[in-house]
Amino acid sequence: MPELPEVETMRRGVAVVAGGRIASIEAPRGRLRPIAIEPRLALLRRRCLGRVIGRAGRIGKRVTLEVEGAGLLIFEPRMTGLVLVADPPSREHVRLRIGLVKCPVEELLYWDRRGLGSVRLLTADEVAARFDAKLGPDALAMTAELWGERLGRSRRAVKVALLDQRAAAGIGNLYASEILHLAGVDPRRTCAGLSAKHWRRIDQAVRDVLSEAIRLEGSTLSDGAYRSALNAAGGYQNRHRVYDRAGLPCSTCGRAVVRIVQAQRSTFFCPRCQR
DNA sequence: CATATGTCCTGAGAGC
DNA sequence: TGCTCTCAGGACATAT
Repeated sequence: MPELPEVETMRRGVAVVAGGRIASIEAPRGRLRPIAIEPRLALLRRRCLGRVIGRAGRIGKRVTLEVEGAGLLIFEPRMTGLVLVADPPSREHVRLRIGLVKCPVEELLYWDRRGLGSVRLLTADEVAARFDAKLGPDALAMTAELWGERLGRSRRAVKVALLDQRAAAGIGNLYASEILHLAGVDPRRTCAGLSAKHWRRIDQAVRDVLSEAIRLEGSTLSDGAYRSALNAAGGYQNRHRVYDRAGLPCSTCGRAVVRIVQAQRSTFFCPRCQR
């Protein structure tokens, strides 16, 4: 489940392709349902072949690569997607191969086990229409005041609201639980019931949790789905305070971590430390 | 407008 | 052992 830290780690790893030239694009076909690729392969090739790759960026939970003169190539991993410049975890789940020349790596791969992700080449106008207008500020660029402005009147549970990419971009199910534990806020509380002091704690926890997770190159869960662009496991899973730890002792107080379901997603929290 | 729910997909793991 | 079933959750479409 690549969230901001995992996507940022992939972005950093894939940045080595900057300056390289696109020599080929292939979408291997097999027994799996094809992922969304836009525009269709023939047109994607026509626009990209021979083009030089520019800087690697990130829009929320998406990795972006400038393709000079063509637009922005956007990798959206959703649940199990990976942007790789190394051998993939399996051959059959490679969804797109981009051959490169004049580049430290020969190939850039998009790998996706479940195939819910996508690869799109968009113009600047399309990017503005699809993302700039619809996503909130990057989670790392938020402030306590912005949290209050954007969510302070919402009647949703704060954990559910943190997942709303229109409020702030980059937080997913795993880090929402981690952030609220560090902030000491009960995930079931409604946003409208939180004070400025709560938003300050949440705001600080967002930066603390996400920056530490980036430093440790993300979380690789027991399914092993997430890997960095170099196909390395992350390290933050060893630091999880509550996520996937139901029944285990809270690292702060020792009481058992509880799992509940909110908006059809798992939430983990400590009933003693989070109020 | 805000909020809630259903859908897509594959593979791991549980239960029998 | 091998089958069936449930579950994981990102973003988006549709419903309330």
